[in-house]
Amino acid sequence: MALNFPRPLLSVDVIIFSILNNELVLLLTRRPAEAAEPFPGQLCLPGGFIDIDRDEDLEGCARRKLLEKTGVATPYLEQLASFGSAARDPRGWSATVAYFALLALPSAGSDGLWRPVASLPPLAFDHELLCRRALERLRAKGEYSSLPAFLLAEPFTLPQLQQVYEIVLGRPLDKSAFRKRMLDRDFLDEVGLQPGAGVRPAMGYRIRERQLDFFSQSFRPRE
Amino acid sequence: MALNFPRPLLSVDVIIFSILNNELVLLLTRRPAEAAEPFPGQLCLPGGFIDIDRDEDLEGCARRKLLEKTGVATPYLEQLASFGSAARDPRGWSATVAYFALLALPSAGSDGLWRPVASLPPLAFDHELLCRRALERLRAKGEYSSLPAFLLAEPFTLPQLQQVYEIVLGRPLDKSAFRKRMLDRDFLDEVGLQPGAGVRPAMGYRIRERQLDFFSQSFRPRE
DNA sequence: TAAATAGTGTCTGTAAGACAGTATGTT
DNA sequence: AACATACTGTCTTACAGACACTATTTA
Repeated sequence: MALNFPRPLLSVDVIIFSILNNELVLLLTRRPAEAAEPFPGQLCLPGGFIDIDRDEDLEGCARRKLLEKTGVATPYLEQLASFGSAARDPRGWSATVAYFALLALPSAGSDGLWRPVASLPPLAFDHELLCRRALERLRAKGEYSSLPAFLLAEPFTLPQLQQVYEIVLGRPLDKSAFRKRMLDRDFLDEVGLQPGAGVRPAMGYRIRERQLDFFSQSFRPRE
Repeated sequence: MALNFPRPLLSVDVIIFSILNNELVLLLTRRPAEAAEPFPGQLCLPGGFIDIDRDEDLEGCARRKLLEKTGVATPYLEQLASFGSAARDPRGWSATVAYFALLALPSAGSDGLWRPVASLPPLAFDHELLCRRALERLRAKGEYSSLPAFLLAEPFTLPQLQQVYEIVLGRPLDKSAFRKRMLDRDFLDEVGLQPGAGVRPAMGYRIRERQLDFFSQSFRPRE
């Protein structure tokens, strides 16, 4: 089969979540202002075309864009889904592989354009859809995994972690149930009491092996 | 930004699962035999490059390939993940968007190359990896959703459904717990007793709205 | 000692697994 | 009547939610 048929455009976009001022936020950038570009000057997700010389693979490309935008090299990174159609880019048939990342903001919010997911502005291309899907996935996984822990800098305390869960899930959780759940799964390592901003110091924890943990299930597989 | 930079190849591949002779099987095809092709004559997944003139979007492309190979127009179809790297295709940087489909074999197994997932032959490209990932996803979702029901022709009985679950999950399930689980979720519609191959007829069911249902969870969201 | 936050204990409800039992068809 | 298979009931266990309680720090 000959390979000289037209090829779609292929890009990678990254939805980068973090917590800022007790809100779930994500990082946006701005499209170039030239009128020749689609959606000139509009807000969009960080991303861009695959560079077949620099990028080893899809995840490498996502990791590169993440590093360029945030300086963070090893956050939690997961492939979300791909979106491709004849219509999504005025320049022609195009597909994008969307990744989402979770990281803890160093503090001063870095220099990026962090926007609360609760009030996203209009975005270029189908990026609003990508954000929606990423948010759905994050929330879904928050229901039954330790994923939201990756939004926190280590070490963190259980009250802090619960707050992050409540921000992600959008509802209050019972303290006792939450603590039992987290500690029973045995995916956290104690690293000593944290002086704490509050009144009483709380135990600090790190994620063991920095791995994702899943909680209870359905057809409860017997040991 | 100019668009005259080299573009990766973009294809769609489909992992099509079904049940045949009480085994989980998937559909394979054969690579063209010409020596100019990569992996000539080897088994692989059905799929191919996006046709930017015929394919509206990624899912449309997957649906087209599925229809071409199986004649089935509306099975369960879900995007699995994308796989792309400089190395996976000798012809250059290439990416594929993998979908997986579940369907009931009409009966005589159609004419395709259906192979049990338990003993897959070597496949072209990274298609063995794709199959493994699809199988993982199917099994994972089988643990907490009604997904395996899409492997059965409607109407089906609960004993039949349980058997499919046991094939997918690879372990026996308790009959009483299984029935309670399925019926309590209320995603099945009774459609009358099925004469049944067995001794006693069993109630037949259809999937209500042909929708995917998820079972119990973790942070049990209160009503 | 009061206030605030960290952390625990106890009760209850839900649902799954185990498993024995009953129901209804065919031969 | 014997059988095979469909279906149900009961007991136990695990665990989440509710909520009240205790513990430990600072001011």
